[in-house]
Amino acid sequence: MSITIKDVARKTGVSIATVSRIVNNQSGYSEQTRKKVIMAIEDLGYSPNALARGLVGQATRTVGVLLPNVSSLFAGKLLEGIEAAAQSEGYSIVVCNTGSEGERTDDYLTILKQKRVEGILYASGDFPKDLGEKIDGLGLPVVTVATRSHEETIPYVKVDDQTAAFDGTSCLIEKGHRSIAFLGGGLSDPVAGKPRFDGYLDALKAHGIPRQDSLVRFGDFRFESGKRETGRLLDEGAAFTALFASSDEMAVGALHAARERGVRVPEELSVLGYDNTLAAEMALPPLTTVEQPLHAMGEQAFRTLINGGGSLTAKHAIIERQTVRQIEEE
Amino acid sequence: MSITIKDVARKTGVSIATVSRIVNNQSGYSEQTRKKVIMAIEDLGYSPNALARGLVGQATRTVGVLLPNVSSLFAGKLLEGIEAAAQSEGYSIVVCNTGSEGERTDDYLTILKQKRVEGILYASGDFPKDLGEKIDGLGLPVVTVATRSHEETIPYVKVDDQTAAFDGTSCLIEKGHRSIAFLGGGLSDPVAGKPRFDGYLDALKAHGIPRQDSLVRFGDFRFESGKRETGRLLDEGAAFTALFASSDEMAVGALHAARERGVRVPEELSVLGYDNTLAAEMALPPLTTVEQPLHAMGEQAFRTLINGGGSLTAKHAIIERQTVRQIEEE
DNA sequence: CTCGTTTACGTAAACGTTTACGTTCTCTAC
DNA sequence: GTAGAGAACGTAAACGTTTACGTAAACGAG
Repeated sequence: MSITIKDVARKTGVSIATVSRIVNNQSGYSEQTRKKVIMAIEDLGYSPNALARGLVGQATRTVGVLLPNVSSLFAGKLLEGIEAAAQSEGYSIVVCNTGSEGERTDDYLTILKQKRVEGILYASGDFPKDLGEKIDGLGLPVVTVATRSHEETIPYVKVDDQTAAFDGTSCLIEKGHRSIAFLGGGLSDPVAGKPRFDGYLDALKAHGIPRQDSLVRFGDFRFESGKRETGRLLDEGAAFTALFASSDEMAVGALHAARERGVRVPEELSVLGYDNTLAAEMALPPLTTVEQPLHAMGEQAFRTLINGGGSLTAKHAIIERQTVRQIEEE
Repeated sequence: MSITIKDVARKTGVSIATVSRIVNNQSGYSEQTRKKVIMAIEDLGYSPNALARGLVGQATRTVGVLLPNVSSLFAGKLLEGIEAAAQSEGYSIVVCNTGSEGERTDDYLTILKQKRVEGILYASGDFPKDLGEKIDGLGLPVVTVATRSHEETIPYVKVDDQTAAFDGTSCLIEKGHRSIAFLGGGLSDPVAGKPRFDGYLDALKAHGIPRQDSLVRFGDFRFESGKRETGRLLDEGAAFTALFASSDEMAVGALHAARERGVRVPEELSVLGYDNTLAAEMALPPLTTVEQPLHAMGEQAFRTLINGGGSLTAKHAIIERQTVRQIEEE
């Protein structure tokens, strides 16, 4: 069928061992035979079979990436970073869309194991309790990106969400806002949900502002839920001058809800996003947001997966654009 | 090291052939031994080695996907569709970010060949001439998505861009617009660039509107270029009441440029996008756009790759939202 | 000249499967 | 009672590599 190392060996009159050595840049052959073999390889169009290689040495040069939703800008950025690092190390990545609830995680885990990937990058929002054991069972290195497991054993690469949310909320407060609504991703999500809410609460407390539970709403990080929840808040006539959203998509949803009701941003309502994806940049007006350096986090995560190493906390930042304004003291 | 079929065979006292038959649901064993073997497999945590499997039978159940820019919403949607179809057929996909100019295409092609993928999905914008030969050299099935090759030999799944652009432009004309600017992706791009421009021109001609070359600009489909080119158009004082953009991102860029200059959309300027990605939905105001059914196209492309079959033309549609308005007859 | 070392190879055993081909046994039909 | 067929296995070759080990020749030192 296809051309094997044997064909090359036969054509050049050397043994397959020698061809293998040449292909792998090892030593033990003369320059003369090297040339002969290289030529034969070109001639025949020989391409080493990675399956056979992987079978004997155990380097498949492949890692699996689990994502809840490949089509989001969030996942895109992360994937881009991961891919870049992988490419530079000669790895390829297989992407697994686990579904928003992680329905297909188990299926993919067994497939990845069968394909003998060298490691797994987990960026699938929530990290369910039982998943830890399953993953341990695989005997594969794992690192989580932009999320973390309950156990301490699995390295993560992420922002300090609580502090980031604290900083974001504080920024709002420092601009004079006192009534700040919160749009979260569900408290059941212990990594992107709870910590951001806690950070928000911390900031209120630190500035002596009483929390108002009527101003907090939860969605699923997506555009639609942001629009819906902000709409409800507005329709209920809740009084707030600023809104902290747990994702850019939700923040843009908030922008839509505000516009539909004639509420002007930032004049009447300040909106702060989270992530700094392209959505923030493309929003109208451009969204002030808490940045997660997703591309860099993806790269880092890949590197720690391959080279080993512990958890890393990426630096967040506040990107000021045009959706937050200073409120005059009264 | 890891647990092999031999371990299972030893533990149950049968031969590896029998274990293999059971694992693969073939016939030739008693129910009794089946149970024994299944139990042993569970006990030991045996997981068949896909590399070895792939080596003997040649089914790797893997396909490669080449994309110019994984992080875009466009790629995301496509990828989502591809992934969904792949998953349902038990395939996994390795994604390859070829870079916006396709710089890394060659590298990836050789890697994919070595890994013995069963086929390649090409969604990398332009399809350079020499690529056809290279791909033929691989001896792998290929299908292009949302793009096509020069030769007729490679099946594609795409929208009829010329007709879609014709329809989009016609829609603008039917709403009373006579001065319509065009934002393209470069005429050198023979698939997404030229045909859309031709469709635009066709529509003008069909309605007896003279073309005005001062109203056509080219970018690279991305947000920034849309913003930049529209800005220039506006700054030059060009007179136009509508703008046809070759991508949603560019259209959103146009929205930004307009807003910065106090030009109101759609009151003073109508804007039409292309793709119908989430960007169109999230834009403010929500973008009227020419839809490409990217998710479905991804699925279809995967299916024709695996099952064989010829080129497919997906149906486009005009999605009316809020950026195009009717102009009153004067 | 001889001995030891290095260079340049070749041989063959693994790696973990699938599968063609045998073999044994049981059962049915006559 | 026997031939024949089918069920239930086992044996071993193949898939395409890498690599430990062996070996012959060349070479340098003494």
